[in-house]
Amino acid sequence: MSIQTRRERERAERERLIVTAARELAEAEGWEAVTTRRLAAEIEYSQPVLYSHFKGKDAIMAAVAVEGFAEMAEELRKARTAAGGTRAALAAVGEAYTAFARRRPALYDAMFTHTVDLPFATPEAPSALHAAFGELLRAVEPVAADGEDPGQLTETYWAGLHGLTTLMRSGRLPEGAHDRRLALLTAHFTASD
Amino acid sequence: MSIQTRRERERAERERLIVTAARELAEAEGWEAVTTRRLAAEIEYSQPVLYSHFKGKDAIMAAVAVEGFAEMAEELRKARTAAGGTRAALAAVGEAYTAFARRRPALYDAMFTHTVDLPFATPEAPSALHAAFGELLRAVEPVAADGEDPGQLTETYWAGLHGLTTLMRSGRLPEGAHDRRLALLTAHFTASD
DNA sequence: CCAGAATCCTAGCATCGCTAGCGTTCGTGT
DNA sequence: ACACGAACGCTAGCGATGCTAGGATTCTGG
Repeated sequence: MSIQTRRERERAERERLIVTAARELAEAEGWEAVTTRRLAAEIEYSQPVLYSHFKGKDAIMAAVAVEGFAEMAEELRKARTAAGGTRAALAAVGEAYTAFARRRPALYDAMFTHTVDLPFATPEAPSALHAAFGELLRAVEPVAADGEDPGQLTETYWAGLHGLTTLMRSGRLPEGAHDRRLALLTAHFTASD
Repeated sequence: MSIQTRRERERAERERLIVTAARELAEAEGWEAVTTRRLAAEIEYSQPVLYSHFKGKDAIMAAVAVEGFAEMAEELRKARTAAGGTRAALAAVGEAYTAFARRRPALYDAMFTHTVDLPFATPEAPSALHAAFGELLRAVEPVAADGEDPGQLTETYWAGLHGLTTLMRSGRLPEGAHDRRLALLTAHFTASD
């Protein structure tokens, strides 16, 4: 039994090694540099080993994405609880969201643009994902007007944040005015009440 | 001289053939089906011909994207001018934008997610691109509050629309409540003043 | 100590975007 | 009218991708 557990532990460690290496490589050189050959070399195993842990490259990206959701949830929570007042909290969360996306672009891509292997708007979604959305929800909820569904309002605000980050990252929006645009978005979600 | 012009005309026709074939293939089977081999077979020429017209696959996608901008601008214009009142106009434009994205997903991807070959927020950007943004601008401008930069406000509203479409398209947002979310977004941009 | 199972690697497949180099066809000048 | 030169478009191939089949090697259990 002990041997069995040791093997399982080693397997789990190697799986973490894969995910960590994939993430570090992606953050250092972008996801286009994360090839199965390169990743295999990085963990000092051969390519097929990757496929004994994950169904394919997408599944590896999904694992990295889950890590990202957990970290984002944590950062959003800190920003929200550190702020006084509901408007300040929403602004702080929006700021934290876009800051996360700009600081960890590869992680953000894995979470929100690339992979689709993960279930999202269902109970089967990873708990880290629910946690991240929950932080947004808690910041948006207090500013929802009567008759507005807080969940839908959160989704809409989230879409605004997501649009700002992706359009800016792809060069569609100039970087300079980002803070102004973010302030406009937040203002228009707190103005109604 | 006549011979020269005939050749140029034929070249231009073949270039349009390439762009049209690429677009149709993408709209029918998605951009992942648009390989250079497949596209070459479709236009009944060999692969290298593509590279005598375009620098690479990205440039072909960029050409398709420009077509898309022109059509989107037209649809936004129709929606805006057909609506009475400023709030109705903004709602109509938002509706038209997301409807376009849902009806022509491959085109939308070429315009807003895939290619980066095109200049965007500069005067060098294709005129069709300015036209499309201009339609959004004309719809947003009237609802801008004092002290709000209309251009930045338009960019922010645009980001909201873009976020809604991409998150929905990738399965991150449930399709069902799309209309509600769109209504929320528009409402929060018309509520002020 | 040996049979059987688990594990991991070498080698390869099909496909991708893209390019070098060669024939062939066409327009031009004598 | 004819040979020459220059475009033109094709065949063939390169390097790299994600992924997999098959065998060699190691380890486990009787």
